[in-house]
Amino acid sequence: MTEHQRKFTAIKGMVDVMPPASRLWQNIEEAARRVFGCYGYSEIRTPVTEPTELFRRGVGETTAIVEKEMYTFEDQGGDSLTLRPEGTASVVRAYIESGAAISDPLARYYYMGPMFRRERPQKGRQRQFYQVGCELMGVDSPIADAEVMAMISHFLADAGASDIALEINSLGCPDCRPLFNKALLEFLKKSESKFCADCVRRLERNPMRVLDCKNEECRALTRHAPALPEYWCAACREHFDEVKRALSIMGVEYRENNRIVRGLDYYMRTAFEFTTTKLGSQNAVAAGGRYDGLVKSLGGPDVPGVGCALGMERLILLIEQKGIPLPPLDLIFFAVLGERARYEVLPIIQTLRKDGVRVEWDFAARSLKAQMRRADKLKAEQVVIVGDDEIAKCVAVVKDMRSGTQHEVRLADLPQHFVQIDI
RNA sequence: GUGGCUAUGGUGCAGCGGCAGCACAUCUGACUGUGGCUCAGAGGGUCGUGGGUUCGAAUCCCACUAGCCACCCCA
Repeated sequence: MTEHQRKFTAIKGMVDVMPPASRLWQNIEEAARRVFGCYGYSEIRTPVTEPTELFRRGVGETTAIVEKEMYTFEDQGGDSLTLRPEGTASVVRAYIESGAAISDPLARYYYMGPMFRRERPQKGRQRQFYQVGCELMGVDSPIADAEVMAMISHFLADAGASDIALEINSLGCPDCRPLFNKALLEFLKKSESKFCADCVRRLERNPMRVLDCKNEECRALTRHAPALPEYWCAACREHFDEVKRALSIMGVEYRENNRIVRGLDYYMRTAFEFTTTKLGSQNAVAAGGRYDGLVKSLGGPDVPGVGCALGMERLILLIEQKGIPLPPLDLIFFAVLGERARYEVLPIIQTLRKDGVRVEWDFAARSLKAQMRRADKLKAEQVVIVGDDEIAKCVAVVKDMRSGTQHEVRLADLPQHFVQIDI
């Protein structure tokens, strides 16, 4: 195959959302806007690229994302830019840059859009993937953490997802987490040689990850590892208790899982995951937590924050698995016969569309049979048939596709006829 | 980055040394302007790419590429 006739394909791990799936996406986006709006959130739209340094500092130098998954490039001016691998760093940057962090620190933002991570693609994991996320800034109350979880849970239910469980944990704070890490590391070192190769590596990098290993032997070895809750400081313990209390009061079901870990450095205290068993190995549909030090570390005032991000593709997979068909759209199909009729009908179609009626027709002057077949395939509710006979009488034949009955309507009355029916 | 599986019309698959098929989809038609069901017909593939074995390769062998799934990581 020559370069000239080469067939282009989407870049590995980047996929097209084609109709009719795109409608499901629209519905979910709409649900997100509606639900988040009810909780006082406003949309924020940030650029998809940021200075590389923002993510290095925001996400964490030693995270897998920053170490080997970012799409980083130098632009023509010699600046190092990166396609955003997650949303929080950008939102926090904008929050600081706009001055909101100082003038209006209590802020609720939601966002949706593509994120980029260069991983090996598999089910529920792509290189360009779509996240819906929310950030609640300026509140350290544990009720805020619970409210975020309640909102996500509400949204997931509204979007039609089921079989999702909420798991929560507290990662401690800069005061108490180091103590736990130290104790854990000491414990793990004792049997270092018995762990799997991955865990030996984790042991150095992020000891808490070892607790997360799926390997049975590793799990057995860590069964009596130091427990995170034993190391929480009084403030962290109290905060977490309040989160749980608020969740219960709001009627949000959860399960405490002290082995939940976060892959991004900025999380502290509350960490949570909405997980499912229906997506293969990619079990997290949404995840988030509290990141009180982040705003300050990105150059802003010392303002706390909580947030959550949700994987659109995973949510869609979950909803698609349930196989709920989308209801057909209200559609009117014009079947037109003959050149004269085509031009007579054109302004009528235009008027209807301007009135908000969904109208389809066949550009090619095909047989009535072919046009009817097309109308049926598109699941048109009604078909308007206009040929020379009708033009002569200044009428159209309106056929109801469900009942199969049809009657004549004057051409001049068509706009009114359909607008009344549809709206 | 590592492993396993796969690659044949638009889609889903069969064929596993001897003329490239089926289903769905598409298009046309079934007493001339009426869909779904049925029936008849048509178009559409150098069998992922390159090499090798063979009289002969979609089929066997090798390499490459791509996709999927899993590890890893995460949403």
